[in-house]
Amino acid sequence: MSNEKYLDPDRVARVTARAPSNDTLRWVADWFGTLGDPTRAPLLHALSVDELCVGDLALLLALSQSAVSHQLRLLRHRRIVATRRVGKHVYYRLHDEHVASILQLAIAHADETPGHGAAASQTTRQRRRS
Amino acid sequence: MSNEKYLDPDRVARVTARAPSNDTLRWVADWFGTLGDPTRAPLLHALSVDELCVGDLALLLALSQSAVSHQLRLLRHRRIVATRRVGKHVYYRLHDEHVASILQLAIAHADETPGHGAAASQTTRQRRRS
DNA sequence: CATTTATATGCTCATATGCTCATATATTCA
DNA sequence: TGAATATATGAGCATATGAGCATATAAATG
Repeated sequence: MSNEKYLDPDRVARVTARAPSNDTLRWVADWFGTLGDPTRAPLLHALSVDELCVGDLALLLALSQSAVSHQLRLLRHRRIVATRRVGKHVYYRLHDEHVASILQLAIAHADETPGHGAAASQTTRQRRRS
Repeated sequence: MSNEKYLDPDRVARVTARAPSNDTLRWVADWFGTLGDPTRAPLLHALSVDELCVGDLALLLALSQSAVSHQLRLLRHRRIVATRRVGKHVYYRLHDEHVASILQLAIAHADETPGHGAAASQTTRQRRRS
């Protein structure tokens, strides 16, 4: 008897009414996905403090020059970072303050979230006293 | 650590001084990665408006029941959503307000960022005359 | 110019991840 | 209990993606 209708048409209607466009949601997903990488998150946090050149980034993050450069290209293409050339060096900085502020917010949330590696993720298993 | 010197030791020092723990950054990356998926972002936005059961989510997002359920399991394990059982149905809701507020921020950012399909989203409607 | 140093990039592989299919579990109802 | 409905889950497959290697470009320097 029930056609293919929703169980809670009212709720669904509210959700639909407030739904951003598909394009916007896709863009947001892509943007989060860009921040949500174990290599890029530290990299972006570093750049949120100060601009750095590629070599220093590689040393600081203990990554190969190639790996850093590849990630930076990604971030460049998504307009998340911007560059400034000084001689042989290229300084990278955040393109705007959005990333910095959202990172700040997320880190605050992390700090107030109990169990940073307990049940949060299956891949995060490293807890030690310091 | 031999003296592989940085080009800008001062900048690097500032960055290092303000760097969150590796655990925190890993957690943040993982968390962003969870939001940053073309399936999960719309799903989470929907739940940020109201709780919904699995079937309605599948219909609303035009996904298979299985796909939705798999994603919900992921979100459950990361404690991003919580559940409530009502008879045969299981209602999913956001576990806390963090996701909702960050999604809100990101959507605002998207709306003011030129260069994605700037189709007007419904959440932009408050932009009349200001 | 040739060389050295800093960065960028094409190719490739190994891995991760999301989806589908089939099936299992849970709950209601006859 | 057995059928029907809603959700969950395991396995397998197809695709996406990060990183290494080799090499290319760009700029300073001799």
